[in-house]
Amino acid sequence: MPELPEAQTIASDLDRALAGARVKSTELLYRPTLAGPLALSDLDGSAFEGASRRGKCVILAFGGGLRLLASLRMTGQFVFGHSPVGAASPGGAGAGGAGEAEPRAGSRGKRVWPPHVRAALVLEGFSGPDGEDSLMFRDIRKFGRLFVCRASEEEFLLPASAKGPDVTAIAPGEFYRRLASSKAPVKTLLMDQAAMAGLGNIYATEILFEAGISPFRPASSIAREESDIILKAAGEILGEAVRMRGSTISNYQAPLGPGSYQQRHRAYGKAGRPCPRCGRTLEKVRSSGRTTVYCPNCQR
DNA sequence: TCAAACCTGTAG
DNA sequence: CTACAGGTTTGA
Repeated sequence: MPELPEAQTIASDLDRALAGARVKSTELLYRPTLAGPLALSDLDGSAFEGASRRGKCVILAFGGGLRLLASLRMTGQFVFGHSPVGAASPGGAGAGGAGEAEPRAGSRGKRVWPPHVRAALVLEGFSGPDGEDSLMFRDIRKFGRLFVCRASEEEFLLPASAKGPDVTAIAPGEFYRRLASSKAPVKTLLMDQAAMAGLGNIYATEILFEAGISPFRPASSIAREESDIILKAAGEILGEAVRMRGSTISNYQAPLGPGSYQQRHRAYGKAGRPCPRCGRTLEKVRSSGRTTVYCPNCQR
């Protein structure tokens, strides 16, 4: 579940690895993945100019003022791969499914994209760590969305995951004002991408644990002093997570390797285990589809 | 402000 | 087989 540190890692990896690359052709294997105003093939022939991040959104810049915005949602990921060669498999969309095994030498030359690949950019002027020629967008649950647009349209098209100011760039006073103006639970506000972009369940859970603040407190009940503590925890946790290339859980993967911040998780995924601060059992509460883990003793 | 829908792999 | 994971959109 890519959040800010994972999106940052992906953007940095792509920025470095794709320098000098140009799009030779594109493939869209699952139509709903593409949501923007332009076609994926509008990137054909464009030179890669850089990758960046806003909130949880990864942004690739191409020549001619073209942009590829990626909202990774739950399972979206960019990985390098080999474009299929030889006989193209017919059909493609529709029934789709029946994903065959990874193409391998000696499989009678009929290669296909690996399973769960929804879109791909075949590149020239690029060779991956293993000689790959393509950037694949793989997305098991099909929640992810790609937007191709002009740079001038970017602001309007940015997915919700990048609407608010970056949580790492928000000033303490502004952070406090945003909390003070909402009666929603503080954890809900931390994950509200319109209020501040970048946090999902994992890091919001960790930040509130570190700050010693109950996730259920109404945001408007947070004092200025507590607000500062939360923001400081956010800075420290996100900074360290970026240094460690994000958290590798479930099937998250960055183009140039996994992250290791999951080793630092103190609350997320630890329900039923003793609180690392006070030893009391961490509790799990589920509300409207979201699970939160917290220590009822030291988070007030 | 809240629930359902979108998805599929994994764990029970 | 059912429950669960969960960011975001959409509709009540």
